[in-house]
Amino acid sequence: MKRIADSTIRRLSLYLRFLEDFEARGLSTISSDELAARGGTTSAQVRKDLSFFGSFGKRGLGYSVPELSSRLRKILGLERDWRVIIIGAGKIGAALAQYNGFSERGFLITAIYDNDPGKIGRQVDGLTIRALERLSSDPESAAADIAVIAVPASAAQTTADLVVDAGIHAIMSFAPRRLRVPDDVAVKMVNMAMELEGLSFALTNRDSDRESD
Amino acid sequence: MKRIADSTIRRLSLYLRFLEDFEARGLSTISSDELAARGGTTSAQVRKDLSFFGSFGKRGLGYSVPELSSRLRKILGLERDWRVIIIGAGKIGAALAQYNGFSERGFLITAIYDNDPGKIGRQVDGLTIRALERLSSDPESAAADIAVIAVPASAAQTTADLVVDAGIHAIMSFAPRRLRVPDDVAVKMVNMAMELEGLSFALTNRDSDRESD
DNA sequence: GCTAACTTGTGAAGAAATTCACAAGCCGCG
DNA sequence: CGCGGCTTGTGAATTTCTTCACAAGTTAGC
Repeated sequence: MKRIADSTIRRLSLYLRFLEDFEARGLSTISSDELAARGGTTSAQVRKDLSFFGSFGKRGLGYSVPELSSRLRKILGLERDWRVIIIGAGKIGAALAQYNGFSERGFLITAIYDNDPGKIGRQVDGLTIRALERLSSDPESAAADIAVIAVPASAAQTTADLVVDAGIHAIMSFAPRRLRVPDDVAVKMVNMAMELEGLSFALTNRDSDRESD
Repeated sequence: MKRIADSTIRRLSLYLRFLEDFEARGLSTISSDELAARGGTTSAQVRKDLSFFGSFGKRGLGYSVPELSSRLRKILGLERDWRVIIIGAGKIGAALAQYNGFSERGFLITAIYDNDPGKIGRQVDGLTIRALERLSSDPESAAADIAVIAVPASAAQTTADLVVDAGIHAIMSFAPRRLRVPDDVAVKMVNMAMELEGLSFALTNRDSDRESD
């Protein structure tokens, strides 16, 4: 299969949410134009995104809501549950463990790890914090699909190495660092402070634009 | 000024973190190549990113760490603090209010709002939850620079409208929705479930690649 | 002061993503 | 059954982003 752009996948994920809304409201068909309006893009973009995976619509009519939504779920691999472990039981890790929005979407948090002896053994939302050094020998991590890395930036790379050694092939990292991993391991970096800095730039730029007008 | 790509800004934000590391370690110069290696990009990309804003380096030598880092802070608008309000005191909103990583980077959380009468008046990390309908009349929101929207997706657009009416020009939204706002309002969408779906896609795709090998 | 070893800054080339534009197909109606 | 009104799917055109490649500038050593 031709390599699919990240931006395409992100949009598919978004379209799926709109379809779920439509499904809940009992609507049966939707056009690329309607999806585009909700997603802030163009109908051509929607059709192009879908075209990488097949042709799911009917000319003149649009897309069947339940069919397209089931197709997207299949494309995105959401027909099954995924087991997620969290590494780092600090503020971010603990907040994620308590957030139930993930399990609602099929991402089940099965374990949480830390390397601080003071934290090991404590409970976070029903999960016992485990010792990080046990990661590779733990049955929970052996069965895990995705690791969330929520450790200090300075420990991110060694943590990633542990995760890779444990046979996990997908990482969501909160550390603002490029993680070096083998090609067959997918990494997504998430960092809200960086997003805020993007807004800071936009605000600053807006002000200077006005001054120079 | 020529429009700068989002991806460029995100990288500048990342470079800045590396520079801060270097600064802390007392190093005085850095080359585009070293920045690139840490950021997972190329030296040409680093130089191009910087070139939109001026030329900060010395040929043959590289960049002065303190100077470049100060320049980037200025470009990103991080020489001042920003006042951030959070709207929605649910799991996400409350977690953000308690997280101190933002204030460390100059994003001060000054107020939190909700429209659930049962929540109004309660404390979250030293902040009293305020009534959402008071948003536009509140001095806190009038002085706010950035609004974080952490309400259910179905309420996101009306919340965004309130925020815009309150004169706020930057929004970070956790709702997987395109928000309709005037051109001079910057919006960043953050959604971890969508990132996880990206990983789900990568894992699914990896598996099917292997099957077909 | 000259040479060698580096590294920047930047047009030009190349790659990737988005938008255009239109043929082809579908539905409903008379 | 044929026509008019829609909407998809997709090559081609366009725009945007990244990489290449090299002249120009800097330092260090001798």
